[in-house]
Amino acid sequence: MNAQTILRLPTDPHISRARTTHTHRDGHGVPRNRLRFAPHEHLFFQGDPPTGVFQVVSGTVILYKLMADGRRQIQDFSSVGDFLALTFADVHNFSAEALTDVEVDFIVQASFDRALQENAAFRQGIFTLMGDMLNASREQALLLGRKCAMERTATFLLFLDSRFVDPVTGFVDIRMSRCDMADYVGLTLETVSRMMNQLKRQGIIELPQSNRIRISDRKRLIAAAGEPDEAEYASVVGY
Amino acid sequence: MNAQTILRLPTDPHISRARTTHTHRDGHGVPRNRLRFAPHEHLFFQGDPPTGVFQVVSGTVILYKLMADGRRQIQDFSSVGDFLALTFADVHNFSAEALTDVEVDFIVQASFDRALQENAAFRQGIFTLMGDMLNASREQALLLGRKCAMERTATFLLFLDSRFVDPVTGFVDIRMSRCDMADYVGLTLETVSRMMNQLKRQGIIELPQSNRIRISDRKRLIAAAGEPDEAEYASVVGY
DNA sequence: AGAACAGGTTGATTTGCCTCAATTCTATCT
DNA sequence: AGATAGAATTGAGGCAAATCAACCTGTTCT
Repeated sequence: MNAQTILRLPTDPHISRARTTHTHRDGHGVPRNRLRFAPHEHLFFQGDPPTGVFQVVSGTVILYKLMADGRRQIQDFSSVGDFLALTFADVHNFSAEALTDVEVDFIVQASFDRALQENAAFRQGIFTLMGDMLNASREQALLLGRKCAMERTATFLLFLDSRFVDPVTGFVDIRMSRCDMADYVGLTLETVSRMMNQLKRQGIIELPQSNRIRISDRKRLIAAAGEPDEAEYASVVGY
Repeated sequence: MNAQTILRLPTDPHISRARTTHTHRDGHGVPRNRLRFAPHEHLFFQGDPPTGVFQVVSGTVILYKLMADGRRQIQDFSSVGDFLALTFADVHNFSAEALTDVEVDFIVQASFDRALQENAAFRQGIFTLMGDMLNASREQALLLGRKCAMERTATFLLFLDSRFVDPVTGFVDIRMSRCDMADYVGLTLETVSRMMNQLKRQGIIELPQSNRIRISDRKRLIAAAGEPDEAEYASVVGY
């Protein structure tokens, strides 16, 4: 990771500039506070004690861990519907930062715990979500542990496409820097840039601007990702 | 990964040689079948449809994913008390193989689901376990994405120590090959061997036999793992 | 318009880990 | 004890990705 990231220790005080827009109850009667965060604001930091749970309403949040010397590993991108901070530990062990403008609902821990006890459907949803997060994390471990630079990059582009593609144009607006991408796939930003431009030169993706891509040859991109074939890939990503 | 692993496709038939020793009910009245597996037998394969849940009674099980060309990423080691195959998907997306002699209790899916619905304490335990698995997987992602060979190896030895140390002798019997270790930390077996022997030469660990270690200088091992200090490390591993 | 800046791309060089190969160690079998 | 086999260690060389550095592009500010 990278010079521009300010090293932040768990004990630093921090002032959340989140703005509460309104308070309401969801379909299960659980009270929620709608909050807004601007890009680069933190929902919470590694080391903070958890006070409740967030559900993303719009925008995307990155979850990451930092090493003492500033190396960063991004662990997940949370977007609409995802829950954050589902922890039973006494401190958060990763940080959550708004990548874009973000709206989230905050549910205080006691309300969340009550809903989990009393509402079977809610509970089932949380279980499924935790299972999905675990799968995603283990898929990332395979990528980080055993894939080469091109495979990592291609896999990541398929991931972006599956989650953020505009269904009418087929384009993905990449709302993150090369550095963010690199910190997810465990490479440097230069290597990510090289791999993307190589895919462009090979006619596998279109890259009209640096943060806008479209997959023009999905089969070859899947092959470049190290997946045996499309059917197999679909089962991995789950679409 | 490595020549000696036989590539196994999800569709291959397989005969489980597991032996049922007896059937009983646990404290919650959930029916369980006690099964035994010998080293290298599989509890299930990636691609199999899940039929229930396993809880490890003794021994250790490795969870891993395989790529089409045989590259392997080990994702977790399950030992006493751990649950396996907690999935809501229609197929397993990793394989589970006995590393040692293993005893597990098998709980059919319907019984498990019922216990989850009806028993709050059981449910809480499962939630906590899923949270722990997610934390472990994300910690592994940091290791794989951002740590160098020595840091990975040192981190792994600390992990082994925290889970498998003999409290009286202080030794850890490593019940896996260098290849298994390498496939967990995303290196080759040769690199793992080099790093371990380097730690031995530096007097940080004792290595009287290739599969038996003791940490003789924990502070330096923690430093080699890239953790800022012991307190921080303890909070990461959770002891 | 020009300056300043941030992000992205591209090139040259270095390096850490992998690969391939040889040797040693340990356990098992006869 | 000697033979054999599997695993671990050690060494030499190669290569993929990191590092370091220059340049380009687009945007904001004056």
